Amino acid sequence: MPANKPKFYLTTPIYYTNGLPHIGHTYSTIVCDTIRRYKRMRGYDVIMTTGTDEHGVNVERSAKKAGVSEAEFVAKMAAEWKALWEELSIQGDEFIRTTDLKHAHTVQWLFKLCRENGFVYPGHYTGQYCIYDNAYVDVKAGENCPDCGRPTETVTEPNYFFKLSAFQKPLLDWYAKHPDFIQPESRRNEVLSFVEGGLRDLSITRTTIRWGIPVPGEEPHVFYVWFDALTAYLSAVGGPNYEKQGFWPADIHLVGKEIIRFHAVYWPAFLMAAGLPLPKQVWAHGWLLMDSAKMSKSVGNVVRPRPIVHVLGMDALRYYLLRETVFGQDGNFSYDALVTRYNSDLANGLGNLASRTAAMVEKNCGGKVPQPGALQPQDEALAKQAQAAICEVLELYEKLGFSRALELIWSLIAAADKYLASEQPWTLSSSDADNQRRGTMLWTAAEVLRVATSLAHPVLPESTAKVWALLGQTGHVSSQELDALRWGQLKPGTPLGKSQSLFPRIEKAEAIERMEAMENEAQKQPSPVTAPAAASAPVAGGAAAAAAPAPAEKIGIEDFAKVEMRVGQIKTAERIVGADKLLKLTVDIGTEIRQICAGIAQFYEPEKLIGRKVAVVVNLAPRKLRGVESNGMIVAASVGPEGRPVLAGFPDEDVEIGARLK
RNA sequence: GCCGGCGUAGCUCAGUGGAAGAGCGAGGGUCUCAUAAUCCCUAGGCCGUGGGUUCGAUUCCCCCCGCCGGCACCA
Repeated sequence: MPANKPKFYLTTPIYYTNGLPHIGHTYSTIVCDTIRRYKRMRGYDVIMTTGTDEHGVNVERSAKKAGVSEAEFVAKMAAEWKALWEELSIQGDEFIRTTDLKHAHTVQWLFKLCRENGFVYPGHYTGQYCIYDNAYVDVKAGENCPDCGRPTETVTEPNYFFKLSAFQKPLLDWYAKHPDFIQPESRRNEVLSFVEGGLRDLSITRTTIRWGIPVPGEEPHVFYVWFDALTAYLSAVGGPNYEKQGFWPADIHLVGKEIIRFHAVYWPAFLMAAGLPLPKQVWAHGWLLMDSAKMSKSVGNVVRPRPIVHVLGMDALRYYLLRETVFGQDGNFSYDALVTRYNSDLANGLGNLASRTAAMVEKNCGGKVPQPGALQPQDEALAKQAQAAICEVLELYEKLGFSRALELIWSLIAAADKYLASEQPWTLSSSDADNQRRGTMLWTAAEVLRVATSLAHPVLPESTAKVWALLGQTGHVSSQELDALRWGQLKPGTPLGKSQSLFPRIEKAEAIERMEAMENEAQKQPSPVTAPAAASAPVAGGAAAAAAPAPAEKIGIEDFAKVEMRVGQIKTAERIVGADKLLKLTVDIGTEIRQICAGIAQFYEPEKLIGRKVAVVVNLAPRKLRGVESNGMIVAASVGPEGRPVLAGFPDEDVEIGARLK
């Protein structure tokens, strides 16, 4: 490898080990792998990092439940993730685990730099913490996590704060100077408005957690999960000695849109505080939705990659993910669309063109690439289209416009099919003139295949290698230099390789049935190290019950007695201007009429609530919400992932207003 | 409520100030080299509603309706 190759560094998220990979994680990783292969073919010295984020309370608990040590637990989880990527032929050049020693050193080093530069100070933090999301959430004690709907815990602890507030201006300046830093545009605007709204300092260490990287000389402090996890991108390429390897700063951090803030705000701020170079770009892609709902374990609509790869092959999955969705936007996943793409684009398109071309060369040209003769306008037209496609596809890949790039490659394939249909090489005789004309046609078709194969290789590594061999090309298609790719480089006389079916057609119903059966089977057998809290619920139609949230900590009756709940009757109800979720209620609780705000406006019509009897927490400290005083709390069940409120009530028997609930 | 985006053929979406597009699906036809593949034709969609600017708007501006995202908000 020449040392003067330009370097290119890209990363997938460092996945949290609270479960096994589903198709969403696979999507991120496949996109990265595609970029990596593409950049290699353009002559870059590329490193791609992926890995696992293994610290935190959740891991502590999951390990405990599984009856193993944390180290043992995360080792098994990391192995699972690694194994899947290997099955998908995704070789992350660096697989970083946040429990790696070199990573601990990097985190400690980064902290030291931030501290020496005056951006770290000691303080105390009290807040509600969601152990499932590994984040403090902005809710009151006893409330569920607004994101996942599961219980939160009250945590008070001394810790170190990072002076994020000091970086509002520097970050805004950076964004202004680097307009492409955050992609796509819509995410950039969101981050901008978030930062413009002011930044609060960030707690970056914990004393309540044992399973984490220790803060040197400050035990029992360990690093907060995001300070820890983000730094993995740096540890993977040398940590404190990053300059020696020359890969930092990263060219692209590829992330899901839900973690854009950590990557586009916190991470650059940490690096600025430490005086280190910032990554060049953070690219947030969309979600793969199932029936327009976010795929998540708690909803139970998870799709895993293995059944798909088993039935249709790895390339089919890669092709579908990159072709079906405009990169950056949300996309829909469905088995139906997947199989449709497979049959119409891969089997009938690329597979069939390869097959028919090879068969004709075999039959008419002795199995060798024929010599093209004099060109006719239709031959030249196809050549021109192919040459144009090379330029355009490369431009599109550069912008991560995978769906358009594939569309273009496939329109080239369609043009070759059309060319063959109109030229009809099979009708020609065995006269010299006809042989020559046929040779031109078949050479042209084969050359389209060669060009399309080279261009599609980053997306379809497995099958394009087969076409490459079929065309009798030497070397591996991955070693082709895309910058040197031109129409006309196919050498006549090259003997073809063995013909093989690339993408056998498959009956849609049968394919879907097989994939769903495998998926259901997999759901029934949770991984031995997967703790109940992280267990997957079944896909729609499955039989097993959805995973229950972990129970809250046990309390004594005296704790419960502190809460005074009484039956109240709603007297009036109205919406509050400027609040989507809030209703202003007046409630008769027997002794008095209280004004209470409740976050139920999206699910209850104010008029229909009047006269309704509800359970009210009456001894809660008053508080203003949207400028409206709220004196108490209406009790409601929180249902589903979106936390839809369902009012607790007394539908069957009448109760006296003011009666205490015990 | 604030900020931003979207609403185009059955489905997924592209697109432009000047005669409405692609892929898939559906209907009809064709060829036979090929993976019952290919290719050709057809489908008839007030380009969300109502205004405005313009010689002319799907494309520019405003209102409204619907959907989505971020923030605020859920005691």
